[in-house]
Amino acid sequence: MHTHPSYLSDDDRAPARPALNRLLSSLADDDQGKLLALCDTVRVDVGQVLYEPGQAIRHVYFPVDSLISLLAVAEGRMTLEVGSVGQEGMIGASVALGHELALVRAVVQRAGRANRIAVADFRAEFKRNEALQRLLYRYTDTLLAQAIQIAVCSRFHVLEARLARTLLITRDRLQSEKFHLTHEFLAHALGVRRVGVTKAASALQHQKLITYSRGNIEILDSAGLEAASCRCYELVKDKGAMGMAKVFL
Amino acid sequence: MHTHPSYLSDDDRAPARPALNRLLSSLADDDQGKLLALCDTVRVDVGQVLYEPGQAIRHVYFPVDSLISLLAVAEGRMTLEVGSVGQEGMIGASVALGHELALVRAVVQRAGRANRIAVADFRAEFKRNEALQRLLYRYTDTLLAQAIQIAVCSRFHVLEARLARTLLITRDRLQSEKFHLTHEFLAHALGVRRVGVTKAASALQHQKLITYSRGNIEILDSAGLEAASCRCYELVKDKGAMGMAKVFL
DNA sequence: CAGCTTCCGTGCGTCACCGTACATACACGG
DNA sequence: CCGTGTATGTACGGTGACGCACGGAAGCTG
Repeated sequence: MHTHPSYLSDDDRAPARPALNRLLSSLADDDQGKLLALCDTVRVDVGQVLYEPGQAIRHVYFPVDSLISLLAVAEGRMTLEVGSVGQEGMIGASVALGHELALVRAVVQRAGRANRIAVADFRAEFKRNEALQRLLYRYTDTLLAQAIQIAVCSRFHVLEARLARTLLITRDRLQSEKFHLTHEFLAHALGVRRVGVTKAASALQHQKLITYSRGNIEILDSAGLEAASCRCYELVKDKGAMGMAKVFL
Repeated sequence: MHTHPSYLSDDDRAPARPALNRLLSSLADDDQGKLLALCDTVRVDVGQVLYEPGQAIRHVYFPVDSLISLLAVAEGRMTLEVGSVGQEGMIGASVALGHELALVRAVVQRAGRANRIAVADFRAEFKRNEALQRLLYRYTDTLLAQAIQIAVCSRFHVLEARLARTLLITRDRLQSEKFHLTHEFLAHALGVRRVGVTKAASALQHQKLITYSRGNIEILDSAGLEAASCRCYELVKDKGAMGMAKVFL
C-alpha cells in the first residue's frame, strides 16, 4: 500500500506520484487499483461549481488537497452550507444508489486536486466492490451527522458564534491559521446577508480574535475564538473524526 | 428501561398476522426470515423516548404502524426535528457501523407497534447480509436528504409555513386528516416556543385551513394548507418517496 | 493615472421570534 | 362538584437578522 507522503505544499510542486484522497487510500490494494484505473486527477478552482441541485451528476469527486463546500439551496439566492468535504471525503456518493441528480450545490472553497470518476464507471465498480459499499455507507453517515449538527446550529445559535465555528473548522481542514474567504462567501455558507457577516467578523476583530482584509483571514487567538464559538465546533470536529476513524486505521 | 412484552392488540384491530415494517418486508424471503427470527414486536407509546443523544443504543427499531420523531438536541431544552420515521424506515442504523451512541433523540409521535432487534443480533446479521447493507445505506441517504431539507427550511422559512408543512407531512404519514398533536410537541419539533406555535396555528385556523382543540388537529382545507406551506413539503415528500421507491418495487 | 471591480463598512426602518408572565378553558378523577 | 393538570390564548418589551441603499477603500488593468 503506497500511502502518500504527508508533507504537502500547495501549488508549484507536482509530485510524480500524485497524492491520493484518503477514502481511496483506505481501500485495500486490489480494490484501490481497480478504482484508480478508472480515475483521473483534475484540478479544481475556487468558486467552481461541481454540482448544481436538480442537475445530473457526471463525475464522483474525491478531493486530494482541494476543499469542497456543500450548499443546500433554497429559493432565491439563499443558501446554507450543510457540510464540507476535504481529503477525508467524497461527493456524489448517492449516484451509486441510482440517484441521477444532485441535491445540493458543490462549490470549490479551496483550489487543488481531486480524483474523479465518471458516474457509469463508479456504479459498475460499486456493484462488485463490497469494501467500497461499506465505505460509502459509512461516509454518508458522517455527512448525516454533520448536516444534523449544522441544522441545529443555524437554528439556535447567533451569527457571531456560528461564524467563529466556521472559521475554526476551516482552519482545521486547511491546517493553517491564514486562509482566503470573503464575507460574501461566508454569507452564502451561513445563510445570512453579507452585511451580517461583516458585522460579526468586525466584532471578532475588535476582540482581537481574528484579523482580515480583502478576504485574507488570519486567526490570532485560537482559544479565544473557540470560546466565542458554539459547542457545535467540537461536536462536528469529533463526529467527523470519530465517524471515519476505523477506516483510516 | 421497562421493555414492553411482545403481545400487542390493546384496543382496536389486532390482525392475527402482524403487519410488517416495509423495510423488512422489502427483503427477500430468506434474508427476511433470518432477521425476523431475531425480532420481537413491541408496542411503543406516545412520548416514549427510544434514544437519547449520547446514550447507548440497545435496540434497532422498525416501526410498523407507529411513528417516530427524530429530534436533534441543542443545549437547554431546545430541540429540532430532523426527520421522522414510519413504516417505511428504521432507527438505529448507525450501530451497524460501530457507533454505539445515539446522536439524536427518538421519541414516539404516534403509538403503535414496532419490530425490534437487539444491537448485537443486528450487527451480526448486518455483517453477513449484503441486501441489508444496501438497504441501510439507501435509507441513510434518504434521511440525509430529509435532514438537509429541514435545515434549509428552518433557516429560511417563517414559522407559519413551517407549521403548515409539518402538518401536511404528518397527515401523509398517518393517512388521516385528523390526528393528535399538541402545540407543545410541535414547538419541540419546530424548535420554537410553544406560544409561537399557538400564534401560527391560530392564524391557520382563522384562514379556515385547520381546526384544533386540545391536541386534536383536523385539516380542513388541504389545498389551502399546501399554499400556506413552503415548497419543502413537496420536496421532502418526493425525496422520501423517490429515495426508497426502487426498494419497494 | 484613470477607471473598474472586488471587498468591506454603515445607517435606518422593519419584522419574526424570543423570554417571561399571566389568563382562560376544557378534561378527568375523587 | 371541586381541584388539579393539561392545553391554549394574550400581552409586552427586547433583539438578532432582514432589506435596501450608499459610501469608501483596496487591488487590477490598461
